[in-house]
Amino acid sequence: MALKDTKSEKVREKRQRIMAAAIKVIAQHGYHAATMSKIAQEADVAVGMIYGEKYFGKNAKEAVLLSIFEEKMQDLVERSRADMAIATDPIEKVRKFLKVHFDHLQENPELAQVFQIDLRQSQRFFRGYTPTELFTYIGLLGAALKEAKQSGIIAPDVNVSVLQWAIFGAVDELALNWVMTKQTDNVFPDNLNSLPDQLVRMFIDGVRL
Amino acid sequence: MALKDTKSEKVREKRQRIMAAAIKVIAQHGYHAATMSKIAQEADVAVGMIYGEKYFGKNAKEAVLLSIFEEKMQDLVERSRADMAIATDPIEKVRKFLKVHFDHLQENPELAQVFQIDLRQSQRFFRGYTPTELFTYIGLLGAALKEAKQSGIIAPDVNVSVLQWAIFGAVDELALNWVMTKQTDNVFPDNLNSLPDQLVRMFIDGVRL
DNA sequence: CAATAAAAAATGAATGGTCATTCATAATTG
DNA sequence: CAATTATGAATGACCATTCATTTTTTATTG
Repeated sequence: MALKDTKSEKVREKRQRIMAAAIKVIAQHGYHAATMSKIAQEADVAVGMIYGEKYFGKNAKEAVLLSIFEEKMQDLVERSRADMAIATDPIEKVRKFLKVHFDHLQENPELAQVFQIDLRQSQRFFRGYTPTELFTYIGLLGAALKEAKQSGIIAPDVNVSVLQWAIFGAVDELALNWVMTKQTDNVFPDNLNSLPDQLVRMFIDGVRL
Repeated sequence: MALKDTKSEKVREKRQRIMAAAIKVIAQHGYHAATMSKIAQEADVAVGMIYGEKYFGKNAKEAVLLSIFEEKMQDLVERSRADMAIATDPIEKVRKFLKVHFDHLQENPELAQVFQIDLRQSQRFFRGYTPTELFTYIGLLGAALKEAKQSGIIAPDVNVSVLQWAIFGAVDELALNWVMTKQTDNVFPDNLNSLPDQLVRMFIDGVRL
């Protein structure tokens, strides 16, 4: 109905505002210092509303953080899927995956901070929570690698599961380094743009002369 | 003097007891649920003592966690140095580094849990704390890679800084997977013993046929 | 070597500060 | 004018931390 839909629209829009505000406040102050009041203020809603059944209910603080994760991972999955689909060569798909990942970080520095640092301070994230969207995301990488294996591009004795997690780990650690040293000098002169090629080179071709 | 040394001995021994108790309690209940009282009880000391100047002083809870990290990383650095020194071939040094790392995890499952999961829930770990020992540790890997580059074993255009962090990231992610799925079935049928060879293969030789 | 006193170390019940969360009240919607 | 939704001051639970008291160690003395 028009009624329910209109309401849902409003609710959706406010949920978005709350999440956007949370990203901003958490990125700035860190998860623990980011009080629900600050988030509410930034989102221009009352604190209590965030706890409403229509919004984040019980354990709202954690729920907001995990909702950000799920929502943004869904976006990333969609974008990666679309970009990977353009390539036909499996290795190019892997390269695209990496490119989308690092582009996404650079385009959303506050989100990057939240993902690399603050998400891990959540109680639930590691204990009793299954990051379904993350598994879907890494599955995209795994599918491309599997395809490469089946096409005979990569060796048949390579364990694709291990490889997909190894690549993701490398990506995630480089992302963390980037977030933590954006102010200081470091491994990344200007940006992350060269990393996809470097990683494909390392993992697929190897660094041996 | 014998006097001061005896005292220091006692203090050192109790600090150790506290840290060991903390590892046990934190691994079991998680960082937040691990109360100082539980840790004190497990260590068989009074809570207040942990806050004494001789022990962990102000912010003792965080101090205990970071002390565990520093102490154990020092052990790991020593062990890696020793084992890597045996090898002459730089690539074998890398393999040894990986072997020591995964062996260490398997030998200390509770510590592994604390390192992979709980350490990251600490406020300070990511904000305003420099993990010197971690940098030293990763520097060992970097040194071996640099040596490999200078000996012409790996290509001269490879960025060793990126490579060392990529390898560490892969290692750390696989460690996390192992810790999180020890109860369930997963990528690691029995143990982590095959990972050093798999990773050397991936990073150094590449997986391409 | 006791005996005693002073200093140091250990103890754990009580405290206090911090927000996440609640809910009585107000505003808005239909 | 119900019913629904929003508000934000007040609440209360939690647990790291403190510190008055007790116990142990060390120093002093006859």
